Amino acid sequence: MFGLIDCNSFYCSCEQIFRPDLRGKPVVVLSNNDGCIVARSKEAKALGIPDLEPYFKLEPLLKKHGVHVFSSNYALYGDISARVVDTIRQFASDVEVYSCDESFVRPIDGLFGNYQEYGQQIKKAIWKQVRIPVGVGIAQTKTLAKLANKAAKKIPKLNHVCVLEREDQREWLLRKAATKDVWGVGSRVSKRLADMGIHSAWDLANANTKHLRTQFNVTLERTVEELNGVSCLELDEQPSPKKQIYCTRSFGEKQSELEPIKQAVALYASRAGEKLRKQNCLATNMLVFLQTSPFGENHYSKSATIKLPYPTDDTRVLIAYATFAISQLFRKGYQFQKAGVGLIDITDKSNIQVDLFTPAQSLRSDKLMSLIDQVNSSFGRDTLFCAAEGTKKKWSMKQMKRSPMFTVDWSDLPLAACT
DNA sequence: TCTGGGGTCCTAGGACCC
DNA sequence: TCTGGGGTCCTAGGACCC
Repeated sequence: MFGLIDCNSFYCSCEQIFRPDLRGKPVVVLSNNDGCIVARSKEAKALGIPDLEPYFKLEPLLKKHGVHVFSSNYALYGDISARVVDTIRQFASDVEVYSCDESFVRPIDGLFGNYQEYGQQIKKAIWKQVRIPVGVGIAQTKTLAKLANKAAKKIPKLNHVCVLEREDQREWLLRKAATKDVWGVGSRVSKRLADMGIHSAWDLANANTKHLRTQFNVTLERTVEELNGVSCLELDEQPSPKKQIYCTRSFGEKQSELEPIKQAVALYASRAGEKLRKQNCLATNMLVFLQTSPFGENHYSKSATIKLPYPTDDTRVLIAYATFAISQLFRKGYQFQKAGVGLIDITDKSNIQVDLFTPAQSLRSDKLMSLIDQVNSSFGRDTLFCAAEGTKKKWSMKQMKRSPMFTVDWSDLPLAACT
């Protein structure tokens, strides 16, 4: 069996920990740059506020209903997420942290008599220890656990825990669910399925897999197997290293000069390098892109892939190549909105093929990079950084309504009033 | 006054080479 | 005179996830 623990409206729930007065009230959290709404509390959803809509379009509606709005505070959410995972580990030895608000577990059989009680205990513990509400889904496969989790949140009588053990329970839920509710089936595929007469998850589970395979791909075939209780996706405690690593951001304000864009791209390259070193890998190719807003007129978007001089994770090399590339992509007379750096063709550091005739990354580079990472992990990100990233950062993102970093920064520690 | 997220993986199609 | 295969690299864009 697999369990999936998923935090309810995670970013909103994080904000509510420190603002208990906002519990039961409509709350939304915005994406980077205060661009879109990316999290809505139950009450905000009930007001009909859509997901991933631009904030400025919905501002009047939000004001009208007195919705509380927060900019995203990823440092805080990351810390709360780690606390939730710590609690989950008290209930399972095998945990896959799937995203910041979701973890798969292999439930320990008979720990609380039955799975229903097991789920309830986890839910209670996370609320008690972290003050985050969660839903729990337990079933034979990950895909079914995902679906059960959705049901746990939607159907009140389930009390936030949904267990699919018996055949009739599985059929009941699959008949209720649409194909687009199934993990791995997006809007595009669900539309094509509908044209084939496949509407519910139950229809999908009973479809001809061979036919689906020719029309779609292996992934969908696996999904069908999983819906039928045949486990194809294992619990991945150590997710495999990324094959591509990206860092892309919209600028706080549109940029028309090269210099600030170069600084931003230097920062993105450096962030991508941090991620690369974390998974002990080197990159041989880099992708850099620059674009104006796709919504405006006269849209300009260009990317370039560059071969690095040798497989590397050295921030200085990454920055040098990324800033060179961005200078080539840059054109005068445009209002640029976004840029990004991607590291592609990633190989494990331990099995790099060395070339007799070209230089490889030096030991000195390795030492310097690990020193920088250590310092930044002890004293805070950006304690040491490359000057190319700039110090003024006029292009950095807009966050008008960010809450304090309560549990992450000493100076933001909440105060308890004594009366 | 203006405003529209970020990350990963995959594939189609064009250009070029032998 | 006309026609032809196969591989690699690059770019753009689709699809899905949170």
